[in-house]
Amino acid sequence: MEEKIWKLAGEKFNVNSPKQLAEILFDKLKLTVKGLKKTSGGARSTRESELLKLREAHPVVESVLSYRELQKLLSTYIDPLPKRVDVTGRLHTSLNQMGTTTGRLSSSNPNLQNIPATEVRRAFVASPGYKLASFDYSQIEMRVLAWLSGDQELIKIFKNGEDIHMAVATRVFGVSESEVTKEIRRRAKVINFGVVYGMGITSLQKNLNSTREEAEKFYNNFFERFPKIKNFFEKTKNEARQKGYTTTAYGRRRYFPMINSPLSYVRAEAERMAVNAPIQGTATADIIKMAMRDVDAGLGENDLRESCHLLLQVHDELLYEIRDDKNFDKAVKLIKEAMISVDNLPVPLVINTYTGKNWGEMVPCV
DNA sequence: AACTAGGCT
DNA sequence: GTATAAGCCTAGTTG
Repeated sequence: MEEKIWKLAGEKFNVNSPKQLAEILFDKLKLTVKGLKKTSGGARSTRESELLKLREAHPVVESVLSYRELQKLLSTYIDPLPKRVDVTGRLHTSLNQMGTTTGRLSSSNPNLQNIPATEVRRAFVASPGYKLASFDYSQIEMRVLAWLSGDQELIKIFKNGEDIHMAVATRVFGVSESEVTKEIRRRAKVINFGVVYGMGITSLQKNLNSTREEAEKFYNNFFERFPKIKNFFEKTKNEARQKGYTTTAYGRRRYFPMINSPLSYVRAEAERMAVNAPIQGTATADIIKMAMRDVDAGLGENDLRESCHLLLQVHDELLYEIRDDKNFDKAVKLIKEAMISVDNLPVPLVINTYTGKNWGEMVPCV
């Protein structure tokens, strides 16, 4: 698989070794471009983001990128997973209840929460007579942020059933809806994700590929248009500083021992974790777990446990296997209703539903 | 066991 | 002087 790389590099070496690859790229081939990053350990990084900058510099780079992609799929999924299928044809994971700081589940041995959204998913097939159905909460972290902050503008957007990325685009970039191109919407999406993670101006600049001034403007626009979000972040950080912990909407705590560190960057890191934890925890721990509880109860009351099996939870998504008979639509509706009705929030919860014979070819389902 | 890299929400 | 976007798990290399 790596012959092409050796040929272009002019010698054999272990492509899986970042150290050896760095020697080939930077010492032997003398590839350079400004702004190349070091690893956390100080070595010259060969990670994808850096190789992308060297794409034009030498044809071997493109080959390494392709190799890396295939090697990842092969060594992490395609080779090991089939070996773990048991005699019943099923692949079992461990869902760890104490695996995360925010209350999320984690999955291990093997991890089924990071199966690539590619061809690999086609290998996960429903039992004969059944179909797969996935239910994911649409934009749940932004909805939770609207709730926790009480920001009226953000609440209104969700109440009106608007497209959140579109809505943020018009407000942050100061354009009308008809002027929002794919690219502008994509940039708004970057901002929305960033806000939930406590992103600062520097990261925003990098991710939007913009100037410092532009990034600063967008950042300020966002918090001016959604002022209560800024309040919420300040309130949450103060709480973390005073009490040492934050809580989710349903009382789940996370402690931040470094929140009062004298080192500004250590403090900043703790502050980002402190503002993210209530959002991530409320959405992808509290709410989804209550949904799992309520869906199961609803299936029990309707004698649907035989025809509906929960296969997997992926943070904001539940994957079920549902018998493909006259009760299929009823079951889908019940699951969706239970997920929506977990609690009565100031913003609606919305579920995207998809069904299919396998996990890789799911089509939207009303 | 540490480090690097990369898959997911 | 240090980093700059949250939370995970796994594979391969290195020493």
